[in-house]
Amino acid sequence: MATIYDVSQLAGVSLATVSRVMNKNTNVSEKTRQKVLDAMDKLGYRPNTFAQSLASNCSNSVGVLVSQLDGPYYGPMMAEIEASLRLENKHVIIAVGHSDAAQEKDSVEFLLDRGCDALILDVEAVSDEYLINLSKGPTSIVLINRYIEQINERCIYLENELGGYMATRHLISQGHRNIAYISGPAKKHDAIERLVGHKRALSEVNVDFDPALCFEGDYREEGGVDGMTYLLQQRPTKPFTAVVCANDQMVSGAISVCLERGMYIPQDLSFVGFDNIPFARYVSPKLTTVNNPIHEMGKMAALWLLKNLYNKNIEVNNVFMPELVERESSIPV
Amino acid sequence: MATIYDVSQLAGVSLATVSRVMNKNTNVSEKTRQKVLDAMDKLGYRPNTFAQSLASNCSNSVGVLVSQLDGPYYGPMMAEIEASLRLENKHVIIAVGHSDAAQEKDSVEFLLDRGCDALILDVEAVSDEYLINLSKGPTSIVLINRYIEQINERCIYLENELGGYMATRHLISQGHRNIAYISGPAKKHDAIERLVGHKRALSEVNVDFDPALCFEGDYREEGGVDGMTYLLQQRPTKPFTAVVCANDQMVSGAISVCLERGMYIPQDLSFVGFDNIPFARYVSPKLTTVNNPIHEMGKMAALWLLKNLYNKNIEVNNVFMPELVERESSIPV
DNA sequence: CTGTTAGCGCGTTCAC
DNA sequence: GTGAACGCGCTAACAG
Repeated sequence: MATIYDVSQLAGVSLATVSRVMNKNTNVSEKTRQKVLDAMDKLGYRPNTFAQSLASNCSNSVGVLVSQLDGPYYGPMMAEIEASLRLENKHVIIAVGHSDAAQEKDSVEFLLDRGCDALILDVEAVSDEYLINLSKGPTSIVLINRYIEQINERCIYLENELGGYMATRHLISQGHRNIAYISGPAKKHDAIERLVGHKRALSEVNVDFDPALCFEGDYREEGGVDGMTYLLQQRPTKPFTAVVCANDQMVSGAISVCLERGMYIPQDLSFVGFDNIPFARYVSPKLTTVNNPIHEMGKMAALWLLKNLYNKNIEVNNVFMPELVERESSIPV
Repeated sequence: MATIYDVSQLAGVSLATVSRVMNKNTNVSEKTRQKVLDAMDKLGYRPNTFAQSLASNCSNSVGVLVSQLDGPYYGPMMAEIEASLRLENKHVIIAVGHSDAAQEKDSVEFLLDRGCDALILDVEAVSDEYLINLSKGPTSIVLINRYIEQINERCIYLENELGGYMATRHLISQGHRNIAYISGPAKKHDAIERLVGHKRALSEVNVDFDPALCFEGDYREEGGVDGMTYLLQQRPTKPFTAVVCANDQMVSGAISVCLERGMYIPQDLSFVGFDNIPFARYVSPKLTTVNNPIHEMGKMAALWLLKNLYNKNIEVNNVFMPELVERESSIPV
């Protein structure tokens, strides 16, 4: 492997000059710049990134910490992050937190040790205080999917409360009043917010929130199955006509339970989901759901870093709006 | 940030000794080892990975190149790779190839430049020759989802041909003889192999493969939609009773077309998919499909590296077998 | 505009 | 068992 030294020899210049042309430093005459460039590709020279990082204290890498890698949620986000960063020759190191405080902290340490220039975090178990503290450290961080007032400019998030409101509001506009709810894990911020939105929509039409009609799921298909099984037990005494699930995967699980029992969807029961994952429009019935622009949020996190860390000139906005996508899983009572 | 020098000062030993205890070198007396350890955590010392990499020429990182990050396929794979490697304190750098030769090569270069100790590649556009050549280089590679004879010990793959055979064979055992096929992209190796398996099953019962009953999809829901739309046009003259799709996503798209036209599934048409993605068991009807242990293959790739590169003592096997998962989307004629 | 010279933090011979 | 010294490949003043 050729080194910068070899290049300097072949080009007949000093190490520093070679370094200058690599780093697009303007103070190099076009003539010597060409000599160096020629020498470089004659030698097939590739800079050693470790040496660069060691000397410059900049790794051109960003760590991305997500809760999980499987499921339909994080893939699109990661894809956009990778693509945006890659364009600027930054690379991404991934780590998984599993929604567990210890593992999340451990992953942060791990990424920090790896010398990441910055961290993109989608964490839920760790405390606000921890993150605020972390943000005061030398490595800048961006939060996806979480809002913390003290560091709000570092937060890229969806108005989950509004989304939850829209889901239930839609059912209400269709005449539903007895609406069950399968929520996400109570420890997840977005799950809490979506539920709050649901309650707000209910209270707007003076319907009391009934805890017996609310089940805490896990954001997975199984959670939908469990939730629906539970709700169906309640139904004889609490005849709800619609169910909103805090994400599409749970809708899918919930509907599968209904179909197995011979119910017709949406005739017997209306459903509204959340996230608008790709499957939502191919499943039967096609899911009415709330769109979550997760890929855009991933991209925005990457752009935020490019702007604030690598000084690119880019427009950034932090907050994203949910949108109702009306399809076939919900109908008027 | 404390350096190795600070530790050596506090412990009253030399730099070399500190380095020795870090690298578990045995030639250190227990007494001085303790002094060093104490000094380390007193200072909150963390080794600088760049300096380590530069000096040792080993980065403890592996590059993972996949075709795409979204969709239900690569998430589980990435998850297992990350988990297995992380346990050994290796980190993973991801890159995306988009099934395009230029981008795949570019990504390989990118990862190589990043000083990865090894590469895990799930590539399809790049030629066998390129990969064989790459395997001769200083950085070792593992291939997921692809078999190349000359470097077979580096290949972790599924018996796709057998899987394709099993899918169609299942339908045949149910009495179907006129079976349509929606394949994956012709440029993808696994798509080709699955189709070959399909043809083998057909020929076993002396049924001629009818090109008019075969559609090249894209492995996405849209491909299933397009494929089914096409096939339905053929049906008046070619009355097939079953469809096998080269993956579950396309089944989902295909079924949605049928349902929209008022057909009943599986009564009017049987379906068999491939991959057994999580959704397959929650969709209606529940998908009969061929299980693809993609997460195990991811894990195996990571273990292979641990064994062959980092000298861990691990059992490894390269080839995985598909398994038919019978559910509800296919019934006897 | 270009060259010289220190480091960056750590691994690794060598002596002792 | 331990320490001194050099080198990994590159960046960043500083000097000219």
